[in-house]
Amino acid sequence: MENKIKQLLLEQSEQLFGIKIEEKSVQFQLTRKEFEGDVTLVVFPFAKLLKSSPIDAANQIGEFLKQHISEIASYNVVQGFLNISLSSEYWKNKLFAIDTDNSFGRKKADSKGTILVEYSSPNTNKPLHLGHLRNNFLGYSVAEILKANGHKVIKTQIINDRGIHICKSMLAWERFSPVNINGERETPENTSLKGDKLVGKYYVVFDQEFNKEAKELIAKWESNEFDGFSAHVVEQYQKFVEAKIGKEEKAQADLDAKIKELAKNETSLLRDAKEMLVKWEARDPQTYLLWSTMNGWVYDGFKTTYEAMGVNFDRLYYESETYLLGKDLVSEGLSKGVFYKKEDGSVWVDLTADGMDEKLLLRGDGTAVYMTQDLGTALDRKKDYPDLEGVVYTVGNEQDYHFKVLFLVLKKLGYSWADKCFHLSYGMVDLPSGKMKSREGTVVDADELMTEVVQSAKEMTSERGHLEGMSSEQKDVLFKQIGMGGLKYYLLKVDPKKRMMFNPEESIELTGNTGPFIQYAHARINSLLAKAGEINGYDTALLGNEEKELIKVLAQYPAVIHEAGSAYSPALIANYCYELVKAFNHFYQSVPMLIEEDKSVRDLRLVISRNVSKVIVNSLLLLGVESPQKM
RNA sequence: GGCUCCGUGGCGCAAUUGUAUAGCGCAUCAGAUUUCGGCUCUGAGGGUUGGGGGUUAGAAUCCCUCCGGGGUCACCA
Repeated sequence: MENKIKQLLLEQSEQLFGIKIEEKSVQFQLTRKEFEGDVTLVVFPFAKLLKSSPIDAANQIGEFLKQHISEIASYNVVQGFLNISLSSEYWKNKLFAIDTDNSFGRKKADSKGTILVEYSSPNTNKPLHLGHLRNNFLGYSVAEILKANGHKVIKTQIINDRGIHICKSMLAWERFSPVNINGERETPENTSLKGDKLVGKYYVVFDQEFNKEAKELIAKWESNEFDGFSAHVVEQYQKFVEAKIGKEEKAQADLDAKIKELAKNETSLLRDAKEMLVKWEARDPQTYLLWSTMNGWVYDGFKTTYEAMGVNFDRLYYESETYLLGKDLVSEGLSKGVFYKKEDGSVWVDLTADGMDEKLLLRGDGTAVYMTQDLGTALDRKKDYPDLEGVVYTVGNEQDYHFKVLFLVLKKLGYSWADKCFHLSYGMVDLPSGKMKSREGTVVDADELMTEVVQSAKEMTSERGHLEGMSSEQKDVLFKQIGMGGLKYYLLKVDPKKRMMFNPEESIELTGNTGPFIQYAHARINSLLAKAGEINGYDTALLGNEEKELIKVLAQYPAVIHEAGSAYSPALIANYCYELVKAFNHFYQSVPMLIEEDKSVRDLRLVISRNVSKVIVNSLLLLGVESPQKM
């Protein structure tokens, strides 16, 4: 309707006002509740052009529109706002259109190119945690939203299965794992630990041992034992020690940290881990076998976690397979003169002209860094999907700078599609008790959290739910739907780029802006419709204000999907869905349905309810949340 | 320090393509519903949108500046 009015105004503007108006000066908004009307045209821009008062302009436009558009029943003017009321006929037709459209709100898949949505992208040295939950739910949801907007979407992840961090776990396992009576080191089978948890355990062991060794080194240095250290290191150390003299406490602490850093680099453990990485890159068979075995454990563990999360992927990329491509790209950049080589053989790009730093692309020893592999992966993807229209990278906001650099480097290399890449950056998830820190053991494990939330859903639902006649399997499915629904909704309702607070108890509350509150409303409509039986026509029903208000909310759904797609924001869907449910609860409270005597009115209300239910189910699906029939 | 993101009632959030009296939930208080699932609904109190300045007919929203917080500035990923 807005478009129709806009079209008419644009076409007729010269005849009406004597001037041509611009498209952007035609602005609409939904009429506020406290005023009469359905859509509102903001007339300030016209008043300026017409050099008349906003009120005169509004009246003039209102009269003109009413004469030319039959669906406009009336209008009123408040200050510079033209409030337009649409006819009952219009709204009833709207309802009919919504009711008969099974894919209401979704755009058909069209000729748009493929969009890759990357999310999760874990390291294979640690189990997934709360932050990964936000990541996975976000990525999955954005992928679904883009599909609903008619895009071809490939869900993908890059698995960081290579690098010094993996070598750390491998080394620690080789060196510190106890050996059982069969002569085996610890495995998921003989410890019954989830694979990702076991490997994560050894990553922690590495860190502990490594810090221990660094401490010992510092102690040695403090008693002037410098055997076996290079002159450069000794010199650095003495420089830091001298600098400490006479400094304030804070400055001294900073210097101590630098000394620690220096010591860490001199540990045998780190040196061995680095050696291992070089061996791995040289495809040393023994190292490669260990690597693939331990990664296999991790993948088995992740698989279980992803299933519990309810997310999936269409295509996987492994860093171990793409990082070499990155090296090729680096050579290409060198020959194009975009990059340059330093004396030690390391390769850099100079971005100072763009207000950024110089950035390392390849180490002096020829091994790849993070940026190398991301460049390679990007290129690989373009090869796999020649119609690639864009890549959405779901990665935490601590990497904002990295992606800025990545996109810029790609552009400098002459890849025009770099412009279509988008970093879906999201903020950290805090707990009521404060920040998550792996060192302090306050990290919330993803598996544990999901189990906990499903357990709470069970306790709550068993106490108050409608579970008669359900088998225990059905009940388990239901508890999972409610618990996970609450968790997903809670993490998705907040604007992605904002840092957010996660309160586990609040997520499965049945009141307020929560997933279960919405699921409950759906279950109630479902039960209402089951009791109602047959629904016939509603042609003769009078459209009351309550009905109209609810149809208006339903009619917004397609616009919400569109906006959520262009803003990559599931939060818009979540908040809309909540608004819809509140509007429905109000409706439900104020008009009778099953006991309404006028059959036509009864059926009109039931048809509205049926569509509210439909939109709830579909919009929750875009968030990856299921809608149980009973709860 | 440079760059960057954020700052909205006690708490958690919405509105950020400028626009009418800044919405909502939790919590608090007062009510409604003997009938469709009371896990609902209605109402009240509570805000100088971090401070200041600017642009505009109009600013939570745009610009400048200051304050506060996060992130980042690694041959980690």
